[in-house]
Parts: sequence; C-alpha cells; structure tokens
Amino acid sequence: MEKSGDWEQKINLVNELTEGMELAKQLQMHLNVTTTTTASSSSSSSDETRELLVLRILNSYDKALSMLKWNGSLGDHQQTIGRSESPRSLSGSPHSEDSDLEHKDHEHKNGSRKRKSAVPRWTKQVQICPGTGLEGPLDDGFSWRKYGQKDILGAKYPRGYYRCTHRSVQGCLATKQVQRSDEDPTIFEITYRGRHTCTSAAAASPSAPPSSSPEKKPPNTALNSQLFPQHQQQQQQHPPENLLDFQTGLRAITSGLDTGNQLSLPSSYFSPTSHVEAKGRYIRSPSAPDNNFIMGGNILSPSFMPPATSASNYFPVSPPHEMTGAFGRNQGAFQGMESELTEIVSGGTSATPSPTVGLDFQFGGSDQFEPSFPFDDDPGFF
DNA sequence: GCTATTTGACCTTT
DNA sequence: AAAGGTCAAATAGC
Repeated sequence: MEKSGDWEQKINLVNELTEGMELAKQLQMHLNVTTTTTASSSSSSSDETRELLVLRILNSYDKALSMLKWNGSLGDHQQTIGRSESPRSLSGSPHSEDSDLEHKDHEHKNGSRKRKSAVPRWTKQVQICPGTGLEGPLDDGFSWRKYGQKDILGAKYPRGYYRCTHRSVQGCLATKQVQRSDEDPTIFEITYRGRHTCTSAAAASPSAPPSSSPEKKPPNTALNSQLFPQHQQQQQQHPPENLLDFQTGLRAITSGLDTGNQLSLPSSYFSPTSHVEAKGRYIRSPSAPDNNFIMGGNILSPSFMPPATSASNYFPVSPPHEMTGAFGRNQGAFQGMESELTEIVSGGTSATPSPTVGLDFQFGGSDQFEPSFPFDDDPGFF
C-alpha cells in the first residue's frame, strides 16, 4: 500500500501539521502580546492578524485531515455524530433533496461506498438565559424560511422546520430543525442538515454588525415566533443587542456529536442578521439577500471567518469544496483548539469570531471528507 | 399588496 | 402502521 504517492502524502501531511503548529504558536504569541499590552493599542490590527492566523491554522489542519482521509481510510471512518437524540429518520419528503440523496446512498449502496455527499447533520443545544431577556434566540446568521411545524411524539413542544431562504434561488439545501427541550424549556435543540451553498452567506456572518448590515432586518424569525411568539417583535427590533446577549447569556452546546465533542456555538448562531423567511420558495426571492452564509452553514457554525474579511476572501464562495475543506472538519481535528474557540464563542469577547467552521464539504462527489464532522449523516456506515 | 406564519394533508422512512 | 418531514393553501401582520 505504500506507494511513492503515499509517502509524499505523508510528507505533505507532516508539513501541514507542522505549519499548523507554527501558526498556532504565532497565534499564541499574538494573544499573549495583546493581552499583556494594553488593549487600547493596535487591537484592531492584532485582531485581524489573529483571525488570519486562526484561519490559516484551520486551513492547515483541514488539509492535513483531508490528506489523511484520502490517504487512508477512505472508507473507514465515519462519524456518527449527528444523530443525537433523535434517531428518527431524517428522512425527507418528496422533495427532500438532501435526504433523498443521502439516504439512498447509504442505504442502497451498502458498504462498498461511502455515502456520497451525504448531508451533514449535527445537533446543537442552545440554552437561553432567561435573565438576559433574549429568549428567542436562534439566529445563526443564515436566512431561514420556516416550512413546517410538527408535534413530535413524546415531545412537549412542536418541532419547527426551516430551510435556507435561498433554496429556490441558489439551490441551497441547508435545513434545520428546532426543537425546544421539554425538560428544560430554556434549551433548544437545533439540528442542522446540509450545507449552505448559497453565496450570500458571507453577509450573514456573525461578524456583521447590525450597523453594517442595515440592509434589511429580519422581519421576524420564525423560530422566535414559533417558540416565543411574544418575543417575536422584540427580536427583530434589537438585533444588535441580541448579539451581545447571545454571547453573554446564551450558551450553546453541541450535542449532536456523539463523539462528545463540544463545539461552541458560534455567536453567529444568534446573529442578528439571520432571519427566517417564509414562503420564499416559490416566490422567487430575488432579493434574498440577506445573509446566508456560505456553505458552511451546516457546519457548525456559520462563520469562522474574520469579520473584516468576508468569507469570500478566504474561500471561494461558489465552490463548496474549497471551503469545505477548509474548516470543515473542525472538530475532530481541532480539538485542541476547541477550547479556544469555545471561549471565543461563549465568551464572546474578542472579536467576534466568526467561525466558519463548518464548511462542509460536500462536494459532490466526494464525500469522503465528512468524517470529521460533527454531523454525521449517516449511520449507515457502521 | 406583499411577505411571513400557521396549519392540515400528503409523502417518505423506519 | 406509526412517526417524521415537507408541501401548499389559508390567514395575519406590516
């Protein structure tokens, strides 16, 4: 099995990892410097630098992971993270694009191949702190349109179904389900499926401050309306504040991952920019504008990109692959960094991180990459 | 008038 | 057969 090519791969892998380590060190230095020195100084520039470093690190690890995956086990390891508590079927419906493909894939193709572009799926639990006043959270920086709601057996609260606003226009297949925990009403379990292929996502990046994205304010968030009908309006009105609140008062717990990885919820999760759009589908949503994120959506979070630089800078918006790879698999690989990310997110202090981690990968034909993702899409493999 | 939300029915998956 | 997921018409709010 070891061919010269493999050897080269290994070398490349080592190089990537080494580079990642170096970058991490640099980042560490930057962090130390900034913390020790007065923040007042050139914080902005350092922030940028840090973010850039983070991106590079992530990218480096991403490459390494990709290599590993390609190299070795293409088929071997998959993760089963996604299905957390709900074993149900994420099946789709007649139109369900994602489920359709994937399911068939893994079901029919049996073990010989991996699922193709299975739709990544992962669940996050978001806890809302009542005291913060923000209760209807759930803005993750993307534009979502609610397309359904259903009472779930055994669940006290109904589950809401959302899909990317740009689905019709750009074919973005990202969807998410929001389920309020019956045990703890302050916790929402959000299951994301599919990645965002829409381009406007960048705008949605959490980093986008309210002021910067005055373009349009989300009329309302379906989630909010549904989950917190009373807060509906409040949210729309205070997008900015929400953001802050999120950072301080909310905490997200990624649970879908069986691996136990905990991801921090990107602040984007609640980003003010996101909003749900309804009925957009057949209506052409020309303006769809908003925010969507780039694909990453699915991934863990919408944004890992530096605020200053839009996602597009880092990843080509159109081709998912690129991004996909980039941070896609975050978790597994970056566990070490996890803590940092988590802090960032939960702490919400530093520059809004915009984790774009998720870039999923779904490239069309290669699915081999999903492995490290938190979501799993298909259980079928194991 | 337009857009978003709600809700019942239908379809798919388990 | 049951439950979940999606569609699509109706309704409400802006």
